[in-house]
Amino acid sequence: MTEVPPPDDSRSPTGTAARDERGAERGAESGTVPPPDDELPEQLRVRRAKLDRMREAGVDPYPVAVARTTTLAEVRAEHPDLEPDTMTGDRAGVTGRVIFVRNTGKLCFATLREGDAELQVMLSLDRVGEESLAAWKADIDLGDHVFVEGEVGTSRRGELSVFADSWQLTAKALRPLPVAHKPMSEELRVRRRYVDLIVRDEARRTVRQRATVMSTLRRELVGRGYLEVETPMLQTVHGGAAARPFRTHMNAFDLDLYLRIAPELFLKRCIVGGLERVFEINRNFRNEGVDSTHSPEFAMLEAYQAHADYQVMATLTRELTQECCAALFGDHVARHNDGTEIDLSGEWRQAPLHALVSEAVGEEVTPGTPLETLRALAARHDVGVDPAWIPGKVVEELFEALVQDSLQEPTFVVDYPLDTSPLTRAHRSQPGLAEKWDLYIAGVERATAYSELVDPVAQRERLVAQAVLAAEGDPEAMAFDEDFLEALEYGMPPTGGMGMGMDRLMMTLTGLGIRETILFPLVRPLSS
RNA sequence: GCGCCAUUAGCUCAAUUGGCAGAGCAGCUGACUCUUAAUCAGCGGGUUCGGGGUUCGAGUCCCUGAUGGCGCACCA
Repeated sequence: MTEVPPPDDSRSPTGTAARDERGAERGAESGTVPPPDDELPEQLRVRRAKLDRMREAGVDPYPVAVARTTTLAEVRAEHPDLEPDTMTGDRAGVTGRVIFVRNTGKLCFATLREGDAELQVMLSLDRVGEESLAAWKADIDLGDHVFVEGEVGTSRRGELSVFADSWQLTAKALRPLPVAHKPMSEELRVRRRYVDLIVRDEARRTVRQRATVMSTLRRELVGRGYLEVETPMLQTVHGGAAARPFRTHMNAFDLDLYLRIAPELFLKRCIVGGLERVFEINRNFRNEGVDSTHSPEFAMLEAYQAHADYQVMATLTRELTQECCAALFGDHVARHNDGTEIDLSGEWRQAPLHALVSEAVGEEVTPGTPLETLRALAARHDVGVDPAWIPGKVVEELFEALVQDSLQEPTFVVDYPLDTSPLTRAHRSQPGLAEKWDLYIAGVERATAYSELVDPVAQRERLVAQAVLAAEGDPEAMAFDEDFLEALEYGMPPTGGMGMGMDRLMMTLTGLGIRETILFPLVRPLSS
């Protein structure tokens, strides 16, 4: 795909040198009629030629405003049930993008779209006159924005229409729309989302659904007494998750910085500071693999509540998810476009991690099971194990390989190995475990929560252990955050914390891939 | 990061064994005052992703690069 050279829009008054050069070029170009862009595809040349022709005829193809009196949706709403072949006497000035054209000799039909609304306009020789009708046929292409002013009525076939007395170009499209009734390739949908939004109802619907989910979450959290806060995305030390960060550099301080991998450590500082219930919905950045469930930047909700624990956060997570589902579908069953239904209603099952793994391997696995035994179990079930892994990591690997995919209905997998959960407090009654859950729906992890570790001494020990792992070369080990530890030393009340991927929530509710739930996902640039 | 597959007109896709690169929509010209993806007649439109090679001849085979999809690895 070749990029078109930018049009001459050197409007900067300071760019005199550039303007002079371009002016010389343009002089040569405008000498004869069209030929500036010989290498452009025919259809782009044709539209540019129409643009030039209209300008020469004194028509502004990009007027600052047109006399719109009403929207297409309003016209539809005000005339719901007209009989065929009737005129209302109501006048309307409407605008929209031309998405279908059906021209006959002395009568032209066009379907306009404005947002999600569509309406037909009709231009007849009787009403607009010969010259105006000819100009419409010659100059208007699919994709153009137009203004049409006339009387509201219905065609003989009963189609609600504006019968034009006049029309005006609102904005000329220089590129053709893709075929309306063939699906765009997935790559083109993502690379040119604006085109996807023009031609595909579902693309627009997904944007609205996401906005509905976001506002629902905010409303529900605010209703529960939570404050929305915004914490740093540029961080001097990255923490709060096990992940590889993006690095960047700040010139003013000559300082290397990280894009955050999680807001967790700052939200906990908020709890230390006495903001008893806080949440943040914003982007995290992880410099890792990209696939149909992972994007390098992804939106996350994290919520922290003082004097709560991981069970309180489980209830919160379930209720928030159900409210979002209800906001989209009216009840607690998510309905995907392919017909799949995800039942999110009622209470959600809780299952201890070790119990699930025990069931899968056929013998009891506990936090005390020796590493050698775990390795033997992994080998027996063809699960690859890194020799450097600690016992808890092996158990989690067994879970991911043998259990995870089977967790279709919403399931909180509870009580994880303590040694793989460096920010989680030890279980109040079960040695070797941490008060942590991961929520699985349809076999994919959707959220996680802890009873947060608030003991500053224990937290320091855990982060020291992480620093040792980092020194040994683990690129995902957590950085040592002295300021965070000092914050804990001021005293943090018992706290429950939760994190939920927003893109994954959208995926749960809609069944779409992550690149469809993100409006403009990162794509690799095409080399020139 | 590794492996497999794909990339052809503006868009969606064909092209037999290596033998003249095509269709639909879109575009252009003409006809048509009630169409609904309008219809009818005619006409244009190609760096077959880029680069290199084999061959009398390459969309097709080989090498290499780019981008995408899927799987694996890592992760949420």
